Amino acid sequence: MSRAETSRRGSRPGRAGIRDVAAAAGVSITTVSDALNGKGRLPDATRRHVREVADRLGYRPSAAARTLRTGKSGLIGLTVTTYGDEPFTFTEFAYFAEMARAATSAALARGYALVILPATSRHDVWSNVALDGTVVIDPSDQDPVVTELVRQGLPVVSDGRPAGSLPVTAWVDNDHEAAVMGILDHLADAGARRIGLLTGTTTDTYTHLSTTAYLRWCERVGQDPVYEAYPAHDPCAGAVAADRLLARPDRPDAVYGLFDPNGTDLLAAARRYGLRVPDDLLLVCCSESTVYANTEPPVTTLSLKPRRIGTAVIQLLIDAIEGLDSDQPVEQVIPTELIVRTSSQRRPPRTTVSPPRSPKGS
Amino acid sequence: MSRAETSRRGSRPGRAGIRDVAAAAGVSITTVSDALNGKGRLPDATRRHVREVADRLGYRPSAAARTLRTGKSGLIGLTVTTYGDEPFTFTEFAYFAEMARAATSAALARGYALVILPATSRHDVWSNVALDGTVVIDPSDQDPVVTELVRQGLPVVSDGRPAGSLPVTAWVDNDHEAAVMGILDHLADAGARRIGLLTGTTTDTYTHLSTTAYLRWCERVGQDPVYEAYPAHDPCAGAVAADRLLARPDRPDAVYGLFDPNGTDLLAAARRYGLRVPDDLLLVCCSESTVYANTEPPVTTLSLKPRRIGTAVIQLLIDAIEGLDSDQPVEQVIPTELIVRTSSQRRPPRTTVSPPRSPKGS
DNA sequence: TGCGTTGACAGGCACGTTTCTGCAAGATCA
DNA sequence: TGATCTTGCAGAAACGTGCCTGTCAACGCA
Repeated sequence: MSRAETSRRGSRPGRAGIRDVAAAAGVSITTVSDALNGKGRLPDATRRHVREVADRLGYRPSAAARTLRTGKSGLIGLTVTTYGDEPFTFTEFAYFAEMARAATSAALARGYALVILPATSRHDVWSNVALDGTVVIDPSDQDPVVTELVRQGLPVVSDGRPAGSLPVTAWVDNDHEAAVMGILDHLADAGARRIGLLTGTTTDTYTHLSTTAYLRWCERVGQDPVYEAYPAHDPCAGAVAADRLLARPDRPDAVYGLFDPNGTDLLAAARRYGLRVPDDLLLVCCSESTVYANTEPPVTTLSLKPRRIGTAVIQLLIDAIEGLDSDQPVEQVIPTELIVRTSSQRRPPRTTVSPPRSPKGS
Repeated sequence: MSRAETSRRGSRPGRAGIRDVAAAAGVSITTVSDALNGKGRLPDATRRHVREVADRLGYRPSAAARTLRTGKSGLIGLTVTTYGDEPFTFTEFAYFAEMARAATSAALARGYALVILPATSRHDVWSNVALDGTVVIDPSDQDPVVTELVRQGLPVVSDGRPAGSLPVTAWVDNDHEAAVMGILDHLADAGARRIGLLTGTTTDTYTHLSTTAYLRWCERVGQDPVYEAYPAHDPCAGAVAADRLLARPDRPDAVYGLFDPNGTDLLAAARRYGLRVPDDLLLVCCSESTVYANTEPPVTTLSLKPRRIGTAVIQLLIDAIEGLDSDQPVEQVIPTELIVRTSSQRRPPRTTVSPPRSPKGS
């Protein structure tokens, strides 16, 4: 067949192929591919000519064909934990949103895009998308999705250290024990005599490590543990648990809440029992939400730095995908940040640690 | 070549192709494809045999090859608005998270997955991923991404009615004018004499329609407009604008805030000026966050029902992708919901409209 | 027996790239 | 002047499916 054949039988008018570009430019397919991808040894004149013709025809390379040929899709799976049929976790909206946002940015900057996928292998969607690698959030012990992915030879990086002997390529996490210890010390320094904990009934690593650290701290300082656990995926249960915690006969004079909504839950419960914060009750919760800067009073929060975690996870994963032997360790620990506000300070409400406002005066 | 040839030269041990399954099962490639996809006329015995062999070999069909052949990838783009380099909008965390969650669920239920993509066409990522269709959130007037996508023949469904003559396939939106009118009437019923508005300086449709509705309402009832506008993407600017609004000589006795953090911003500003809510100042803001159920006092919020919007957008898009002439109109209006709490009620704080708590008494 | 029909499968092409190999023509060199 | 090397490009083989077009046997029927 002659090369001047522009349209084959089934060619859609809106989709120009590399063949059409080659014919229109009067060169071969190889030359077009090399010119557009910066490969080969072509004079700049030819390269420019081909690019111009491609632009004129509105040529867009087929991602499917490229993926089939090269074996790289430029897609990264983002596995979100699910409760029942709903993806994402209910309790960590702000954390997940920030983390996903940073991960998306980092991936885009290196030419990758994120695909949201369920943590359950039940869906057949998993086999319908060509992935270069996957990010998993808080994988469970013998996570079937992770093991299957690793079996296929795909790199897997997890947010949260893997439980058991889960064979992930790399992981990123905070030092949750140190964070909890730091908070408890901070509350004790502020004058707390009996510190309570609002924790979860789930078995994920974050909850487990944090609770263990609390118990160890109590043992160390000789305090009886005072804690309430509730199913963290139930938004109403948190308020009830906060209420229970403050209704106990051995009511704590300081509380640390492991989950995002615990701050408002505890504030509301404190009001119901007539407890003033921070005078009668010191308060800290783990949250990425900015609302705690403006509550009455502002609540001290622990930030897990989801932006840094999301970025680190993506960098590690893409390094593994592209075979770069990163000089970074495959285990990365991101420091947490305690944002101290009024709720955990007995002394006069001095300047709080928060980003400076634009106007100086009030 | 004989058919017993199991491994070709470059075959990775971990990846079995359809060829290997055919050879191992002693049938042809066609038979394997038909057996696994439920096509063709095969006796159940053959079908079961092929499936069993495929399972034994751990066969996973290549998504890239399937996409190349069928033209369908099972991927839906989710275009998120960006401010600068950061994807997502800062002000609508909860809205976006809920909407994306529902969209993810709906897509997975029909066998599709979502790909997070930036609204800027600057990134070359767009041409590296094979999409069946795209969801765009609040597209701007002559959105280049949208026009390019429809030029390629891809269906595009937008969350938010398209401005100008943007040629989207379908769109889903709330009736923002009616929602604002309803809120203003609600506040007037509660005794408000001068209602203020906290709005944005951006030109998106939501801000524009809501502000216009406010101005029309003011004209209708003969009230001078009292509003402050600020760049909604700046988290600090909201607090400043709320402060400015309450510092005006013509201070309003009721305020509606268009953006999620406005509730806490306004509560904080009211405390600074010694205004009691709701006695001195009635408050409503547009938010999907649950924190307003537990603030002091609880704040009345307008919910845009992001879950319903996310679901509707995906259904319309997949219907368009699969060529189903949906009996639904291509323009869908989702009703909003006003969740009335203490902050907008002058009368005694009666039972608030919120999901019932598990325990009856306090 | 001849002929259309139907079930059960095999052969092979096409999807649109990337890339390996090859091949002429000019340049350089012993 | 022939041999070797670069430059500038073309041919064609994959990548792994889906599906269209056969082929062959069995079968019903006149």
